[in-house]
Amino acid sequence: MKQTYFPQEIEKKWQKIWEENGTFKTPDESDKPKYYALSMLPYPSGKLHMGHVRNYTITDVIARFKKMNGFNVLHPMGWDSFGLPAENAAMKNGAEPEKWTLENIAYMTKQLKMLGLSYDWDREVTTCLPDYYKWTQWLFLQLYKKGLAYKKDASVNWCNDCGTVLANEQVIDGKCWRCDSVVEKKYLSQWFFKITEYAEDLLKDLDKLEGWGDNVKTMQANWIGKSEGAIFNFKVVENDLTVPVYTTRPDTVHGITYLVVAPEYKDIEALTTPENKEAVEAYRANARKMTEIERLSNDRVKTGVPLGTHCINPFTGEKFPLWTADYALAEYGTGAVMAVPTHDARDFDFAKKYNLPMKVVIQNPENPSDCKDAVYAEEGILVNSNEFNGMKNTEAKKAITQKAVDEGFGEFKTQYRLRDWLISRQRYWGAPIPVVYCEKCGIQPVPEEQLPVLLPKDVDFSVVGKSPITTSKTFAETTCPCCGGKARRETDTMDTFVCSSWYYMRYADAKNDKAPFSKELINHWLPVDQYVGGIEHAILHLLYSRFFTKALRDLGLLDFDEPFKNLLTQGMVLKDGAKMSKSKGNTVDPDEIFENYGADTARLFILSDSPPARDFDWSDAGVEGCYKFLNRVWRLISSNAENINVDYALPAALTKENDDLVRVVHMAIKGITNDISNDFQFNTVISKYRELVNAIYDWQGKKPSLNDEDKAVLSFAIVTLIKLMSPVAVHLCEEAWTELGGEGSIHSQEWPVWDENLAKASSITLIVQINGKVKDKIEADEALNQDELKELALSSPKVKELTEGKTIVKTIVVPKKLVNIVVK
RNA sequence: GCCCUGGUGGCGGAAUCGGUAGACGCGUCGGACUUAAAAUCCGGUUGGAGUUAAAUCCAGUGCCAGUUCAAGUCUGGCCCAGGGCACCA
Repeated sequence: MKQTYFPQEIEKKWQKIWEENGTFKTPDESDKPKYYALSMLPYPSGKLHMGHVRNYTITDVIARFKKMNGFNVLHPMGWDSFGLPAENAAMKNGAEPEKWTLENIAYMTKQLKMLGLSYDWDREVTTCLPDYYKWTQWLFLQLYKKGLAYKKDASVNWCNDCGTVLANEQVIDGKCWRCDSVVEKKYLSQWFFKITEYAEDLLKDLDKLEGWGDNVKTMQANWIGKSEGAIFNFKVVENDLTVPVYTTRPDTVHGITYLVVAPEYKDIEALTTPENKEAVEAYRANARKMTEIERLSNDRVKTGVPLGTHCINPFTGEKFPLWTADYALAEYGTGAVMAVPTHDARDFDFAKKYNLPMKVVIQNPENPSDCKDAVYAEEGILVNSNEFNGMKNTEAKKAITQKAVDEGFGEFKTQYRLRDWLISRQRYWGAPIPVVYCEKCGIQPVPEEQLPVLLPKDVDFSVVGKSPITTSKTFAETTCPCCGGKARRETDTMDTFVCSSWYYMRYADAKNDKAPFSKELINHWLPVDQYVGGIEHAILHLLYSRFFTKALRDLGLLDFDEPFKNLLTQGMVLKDGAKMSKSKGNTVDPDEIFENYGADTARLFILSDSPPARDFDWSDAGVEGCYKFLNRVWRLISSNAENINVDYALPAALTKENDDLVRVVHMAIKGITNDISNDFQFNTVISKYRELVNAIYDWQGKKPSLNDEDKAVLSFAIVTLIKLMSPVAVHLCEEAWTELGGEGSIHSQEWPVWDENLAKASSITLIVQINGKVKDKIEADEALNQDELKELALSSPKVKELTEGKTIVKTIVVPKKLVNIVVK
């Protein structure tokens, strides 16, 4: 064995051998239990960044650990390879999106292999290739047939820079998730997936996801935004219309003093009197001009104009005016709000500004409020509410809604904030939506046997203001599958999030050309046992994937409810306290690290300093430190190579020193196994590697020469160290294992087991406290009973001195650990 | 405003059940080896008091209370940072 550690040399060598031997291929059939470890698939932007390195290393270590622990592990990789950057590159340098994308994939694949990741590349999934997007289109058709995919005219989010519409989830603070430009509203006909159909299911099943963090679950719950309340219908005095409102506060219905409809409310023109028409029109025109950001801005003063018409409150018979104001949102509830200024902060502000009347209907009996200066939004007792007076408001909600139901002017209503998922995009580089439009037959799905609908090649990427796909002379023109007449093909493509909503299913059966996956294989491999990825997908990708799983379950394609059993959201990789980014110029190129230190150092370092869920601060000194440690490990093994036998036999009786080292090894096995099993605390795993290495060096320092017993103990320690480190330092451990004469790959060995009796020190350190403060430490035999420990503590000279002249009130003995003497 | 997460040395971070606070590492200081440097090895490193040096003592896990023989850990009330949601009726 070489005395010097040459990572680049051994890494290249083993990567080649693993590939040739198919070391990491996963058979579908095995007598071992299955385990599915998955990283979120990357967008092939060009090069790996440190966030990728962190993500994939974490999952790789998990996969290898599970394999050594007797699981048949599925650990695949693929490419989320549709998307706008490829198209932008085409516009900029004329490269074809497909060529650009596949070149990036080739380069990044090389990098992934250099990292020594244990993927089964036979299962690779590339979402932009026809053998994959054919099935994305097929799934679209199944959703369409089930009524879960539909087209409608709607007010949608439009990003001008990207030249396309966006889903609600892709609008962050009124800006585009990708390019950060301000999003506008447009009224267009677009394709949607009916995710709202699953709102309750998606919310309720969050409870099943015990292996998900609360942060992600609450983010999803907030996004779904369930609220329970009532709909009341108010008759308009001036005509035959009724205005329905949604409220979560039916208990305040007797306090209505006016009603607000959104400027986009469908009946607003019919609700406006001729005298008010001009002012209302002006107000609505102004609202249209405003961006979402301006309109939703928090510190904006509320504005509105009266419509001139009135409604009757069926509970009181009172007449109240209708207004329009942009604090009512067209998209939520019914687009109209009943206003109770005394018990709602927004209504209060508005009423104050326009001098609208106020009526108190809920009181705290101990501390009545007149609501002149402040809103009363707490619980209380109803007043001014006819037969409901004196009722608790929490009870009145139900009673009042029930009255409306009984008398036919209202109903109980559950409302969600979640909107349907807008999936069509006016871009080229995506999976074409497989429908055609026929003048006679209307919307027609493309027959399944005609899939895939291939992307055209004859497109001009230099066009502005429309999708490049529309420049194709061959694509749009087609025939109707129903009547055979002339028809026009849909030119919109699907949101890339559609492609990534089911890729993890395809890995189970990646080469199937008859179906997206067989039912048998998907039910075998899924759900994913451990999913690892960034928190930025907490809502978008994870919510969409959950929806897909439920929809495909209801289509009979699979038999589980949730796709990802356990989710680990890894923190960001920072440098100098800021997120690594090109614009800040604080990125670190993985290639340079591989070249200078090797992949094992990169893997070790990226896991070493922080627990996976927390942000990780990159430091060059830290990399250096990990490299030194691997050198230290290498020296330990190589300098002892001739004294190590992988088939060691430990004698039953050992000298004290050897027994102590054996115990340290057992403690390391136990500690490391528990740390990995418990939330993948790799940072403490690595500190335990270091402790073990330090202990072996210390032991060796006391041995000028080694006898047979020493050699057996050293072999046990070193072989165990190599096995424990093998999921992280994958190349170094493989090389060492082979050099020491180990059979097969280290990565196919069984994980070491510890003996509970040996995984602790041979004696205990008794902590002696006086009044809860540590005063002495005594080496003691662990067999001592409580009385003996007490005796031992009291016999300590230190204790005698400190208790002199004082009364011992009480003595607490914690077995094998501690004695606390309470004195006065 | 609501929700989630977190707050421990100069820094990253450890600390199964309430039981030695600061593991391991980075940095730094001192030493060994060397003509010298690198590499390597050994030792110190929470703050304060104390001593030639030690021993030793006091304080200390965001703040204030509480429970307990004993609190980083449990309870109540706050403060701060990061993230998410938000005129959602």
